[in-house]
Amino acid sequence: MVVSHPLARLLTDGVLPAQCPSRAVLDHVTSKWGVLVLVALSEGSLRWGELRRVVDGISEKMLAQTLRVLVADGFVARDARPTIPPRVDYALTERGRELTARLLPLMDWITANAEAIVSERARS
Amino acid sequence: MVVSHPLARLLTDGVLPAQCPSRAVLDHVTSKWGVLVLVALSEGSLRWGELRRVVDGISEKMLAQTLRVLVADGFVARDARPTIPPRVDYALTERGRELTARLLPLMDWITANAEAIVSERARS
DNA sequence: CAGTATCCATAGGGATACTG
DNA sequence: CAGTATCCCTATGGATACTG
Repeated sequence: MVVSHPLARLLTDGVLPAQCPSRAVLDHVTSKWGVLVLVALSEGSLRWGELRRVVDGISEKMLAQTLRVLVADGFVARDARPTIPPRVDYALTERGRELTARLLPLMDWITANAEAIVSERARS
Repeated sequence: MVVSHPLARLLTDGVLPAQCPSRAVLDHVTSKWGVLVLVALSEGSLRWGELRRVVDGISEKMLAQTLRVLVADGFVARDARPTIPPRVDYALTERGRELTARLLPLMDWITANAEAIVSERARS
């Protein structure tokens, strides 16, 4: 059986060997806050304070940490204006848009089905 | 401006309010091992021992815990045959296949781009 | 084979206070 | 406004040993 799918080798090689780069990137993208920040930025750039409010429940520490990783991975661009008071905008890069294009369908499905999943879960 | 996207309300309402069910399901799906187990099962059912080998680096404890959550959420079906030695198969449910259909494009993109992302990261 | 039980370490992450 | 710095706690998760 020949499978053309890029992940077809998973059954023989294992799912993303622990040391390969994909694991690191995957961990960043699927980190607790990474997904939410990416989704938040998917409709346009946001300032630090806006991100804090939009991503409900995130602490300053986690926002800073998450943004640093996403910027380092090239998903998010940081635009700091040296004004007083300071103004910093965060926006998706082209790479970030490619990523969220694949992330949003997943998020849509989850939000659409979460209620059914959770209520059904309570029954069991 | 009218946005038809299901997530369009994010900017006004925040990204998935902390207490909503979506957050819980999202955490399960994007948990460190959840994604990898789902991807591993995306090409067919696997036994416990096969999963352990295929999902590189997972401990027995985490495999058990991850499977319990995925089964409870209805993404994975557990089929235990009362034979000696015991044989237990895990497979995606219909809901699980709906989910992985959205997960695989994301994983493909990540595996395809991870190397570039990580090497570029080292430069900075 | 397919798990459970137990112990233990560490890092994820919250709260608060402070700064350019 | 946009962050650091610090303290501190608990949940995540690894290693090992055991069981039906």
